[in-house]
Amino acid sequence: MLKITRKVEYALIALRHMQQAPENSVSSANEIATQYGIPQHLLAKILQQMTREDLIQALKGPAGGYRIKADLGKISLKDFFEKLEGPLGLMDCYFNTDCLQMKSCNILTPIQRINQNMRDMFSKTTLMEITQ
Amino acid sequence: MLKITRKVEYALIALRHMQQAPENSVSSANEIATQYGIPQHLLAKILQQMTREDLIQALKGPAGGYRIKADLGKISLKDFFEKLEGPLGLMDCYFNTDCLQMKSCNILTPIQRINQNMRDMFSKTTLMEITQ
DNA sequence: TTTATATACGATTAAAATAGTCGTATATAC
DNA sequence: GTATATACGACTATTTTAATCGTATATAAA
Repeated sequence: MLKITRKVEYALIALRHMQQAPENSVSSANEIATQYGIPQHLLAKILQQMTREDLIQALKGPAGGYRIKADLGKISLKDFFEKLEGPLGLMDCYFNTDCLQMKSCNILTPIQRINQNMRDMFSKTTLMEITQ
Repeated sequence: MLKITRKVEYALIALRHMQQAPENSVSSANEIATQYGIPQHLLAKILQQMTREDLIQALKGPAGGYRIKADLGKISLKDFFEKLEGPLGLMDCYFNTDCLQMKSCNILTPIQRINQNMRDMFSKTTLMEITQ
């Protein structure tokens, strides 16, 4: 419970790698996967997703690869997580969907309080702070 | 990602229920399970675990059940989670185990920073604050 | 214009974590 | 004794996450 996924972890590793790469250079999926021991095909899909989300930019063809496109200092961890994994569950109540039937649930508010704390924390932290 | 488990959720519901029950009364697994629509056998196992962890106290036999034993104001959310689910992963790095080989990993420190933030938050919040 | 190398992406399979069930033993109030 | 409750290990099902496979497309360079 309460763990980030490998997907997010791989994405962070890749971002940090690109951030440390020389200005105007690109890093290929293969290069990153090899260096950190990440399954190449899996990393490729993650990089493609980050490209669709405009976090990074792709250059096709030989000598192609990826480079950072977005301003990581302006993207919160919360936004980043949601770009990769969809709406953040954090501690969302399992009963949310059929909550009309579950009117007897007694922990909704307390859980929402924790939720809010975590959301705040991830909203305040920028991607830059994590990858730099 | 970053969700609490049903196990923890059921445990919180049960704790809150017992906390609101009349002084010196006990609540049976069946009673709680029925009221909140929780699978009875599953809840029973969770209550048994909380009993082993001295969070609650069990009374066997007819008219038996559970009542709160620990001072919930003195137990942090972190301790509670760890009692139920073992050492908190939070955002522990997947590579921790074979990190000697992974000396090239580039996000260990950043992730540990988030880790620490979450750990702090869960250490500062008491169970009482959640269930009351 | 062919070839090698890179991204793009849907489909599928594998593995792991979580959730739930079943059966049986034991304690105890009545 | 019997009904009702907890105790607990073994098992199965479901869901989520991780990884793989196959194929298409773009493009730089020989």
